[in-house]
Amino acid sequence: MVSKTSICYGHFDGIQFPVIPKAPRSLRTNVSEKSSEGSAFELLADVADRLLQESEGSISSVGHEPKEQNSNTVVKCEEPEVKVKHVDKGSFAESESMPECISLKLNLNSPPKDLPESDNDSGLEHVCNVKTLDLLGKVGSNVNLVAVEKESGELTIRDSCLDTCVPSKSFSSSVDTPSNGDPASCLQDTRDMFDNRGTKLRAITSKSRDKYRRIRKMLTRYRKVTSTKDYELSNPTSGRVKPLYQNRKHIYKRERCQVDAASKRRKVVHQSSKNAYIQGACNESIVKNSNGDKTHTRAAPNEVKFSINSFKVPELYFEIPEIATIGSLKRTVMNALKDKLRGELHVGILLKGRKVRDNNRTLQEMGISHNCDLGTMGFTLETSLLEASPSAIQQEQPLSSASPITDVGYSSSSLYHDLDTYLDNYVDKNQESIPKKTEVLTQEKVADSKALVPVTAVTTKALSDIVVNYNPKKKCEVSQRRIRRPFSKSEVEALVEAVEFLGPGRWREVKNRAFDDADHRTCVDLKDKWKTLTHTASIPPQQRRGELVPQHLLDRVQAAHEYWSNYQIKHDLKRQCEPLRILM
DNA sequence: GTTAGGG
DNA sequence: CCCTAAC
Repeated sequence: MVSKTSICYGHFDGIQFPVIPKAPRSLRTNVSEKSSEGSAFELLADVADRLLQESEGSISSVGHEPKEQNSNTVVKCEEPEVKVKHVDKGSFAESESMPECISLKLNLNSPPKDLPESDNDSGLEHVCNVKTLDLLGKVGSNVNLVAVEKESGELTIRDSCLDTCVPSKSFSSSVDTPSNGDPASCLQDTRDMFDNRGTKLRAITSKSRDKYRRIRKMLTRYRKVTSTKDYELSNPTSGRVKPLYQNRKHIYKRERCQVDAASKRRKVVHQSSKNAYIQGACNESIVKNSNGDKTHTRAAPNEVKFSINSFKVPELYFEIPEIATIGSLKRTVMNALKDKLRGELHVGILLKGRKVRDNNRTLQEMGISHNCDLGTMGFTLETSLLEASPSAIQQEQPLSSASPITDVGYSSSSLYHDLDTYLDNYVDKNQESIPKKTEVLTQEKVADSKALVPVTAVTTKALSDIVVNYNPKKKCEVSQRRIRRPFSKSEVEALVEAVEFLGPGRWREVKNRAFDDADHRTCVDLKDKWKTLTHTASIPPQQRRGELVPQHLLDRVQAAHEYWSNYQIKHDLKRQCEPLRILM
């Protein structure tokens, strides 16, 4: 909100502060483009569903996973089609024998122009929305959770993550590796775990949500990383869990790379990281065969091959007692995933960091050809889950968030933002939908960082070992560059007025005075804007670019700049003279 | 946490 | 708008 007070300071005349509309929150915090982040979870959730169902009827198969299965399952969903291939990842490093797994491969065989159209630009989604069950019906249901430690706060689905097990007998491994080594007891443990009414579910409250927002906002500026534990969803059958990125930096870089590959200021981007997202381009695409080897397949001319190795899913945060078994932990994660998100899978297409919304454009038109570099392409998984919770979204719809829920193209930043939004909504709306046995932490607790509050009387340390971090800090860490929001004339005017009154350098006060309600304008933003304003004011109008700032405002900028510069000089002189006067 | 300044 | 050093 802009102050409406008139001022009279120095040689500046009284200025009526303009009233600017309540500014939308930053994309990082509250810009509410709905839809989106549920899909990966949804997929997993339904997988989990079936997993659980099967578990009820196949206890006897525990511990009898097939070790070798090489059949391929192909799931087609019109165009683009999603192919599911079995991939043998070798032998699992731990004492588990893993059946065959399946990897997801997206194969775009025809241009999107053939896709059905819709008013809301969601033609692609109609074909891309792989209903989880559709997929599962063909893929099978076995998904396993494998904890993988790495430095990044992300829960990722990579390679094996999207792998699902061949339909059939091998449910067993989903409850594999109990702490005592006995699969049967593990299963029992798991059930005990989920039957244990004593384990509290702490629903996230709206109150905590607010707190979380504040914290999140605060943390957006601090993207430092801490080592965390991530959980990789992998096929129980996949032999060796493909190593995740060893440190957070890689993840971070990869994220940034995926979202804004075209940005020159993305200084360090590991090519390998890039490839982790999309492998293969040109006429040759790298496809993993059933032996885990990479084979190069020849694509038909004018055919673009995509091989999606991984999708990122939102982070989870929960606690379980240290007495819980590994198997129950896995189940807990799976259930958390399951309950977390519902809805259809939407696929977003990113091209050079920008989401591609127009489903009617051809790949060719978009510059996607068989001989181009697909390294700047990315895919995102989204859901329409957020539609269910309009109330928490309604507020502060920014000018820039006009994209419909059904957008197919979607930037990762939006995705992550939506995760935030979703979680906010989730806090309010879905208190009942979380598995009762899982301690889903409130945002407040999340904010407590690593200091986890034990659900039961167990040590924090032990808990910290099994907590999947759902740390907003890390979400921010992967959050992308904020969307550009040019200052409006009224904002510029408010800034000028405030600086005229307060002087440059007191940006916190400027912020409080003129942009208190504009959460997306930080003191640094104001400082930066002032910098550009003074620069703009100092150059001839012909050299000015972008949205033109009214000359009268620039005049005021210049005047204020000069005034405060002189003021500074005078003060400095005064200060220099001060000791002299004392001495005299 | 805020500010300044380079990128 | 980002990043970071300095305070």
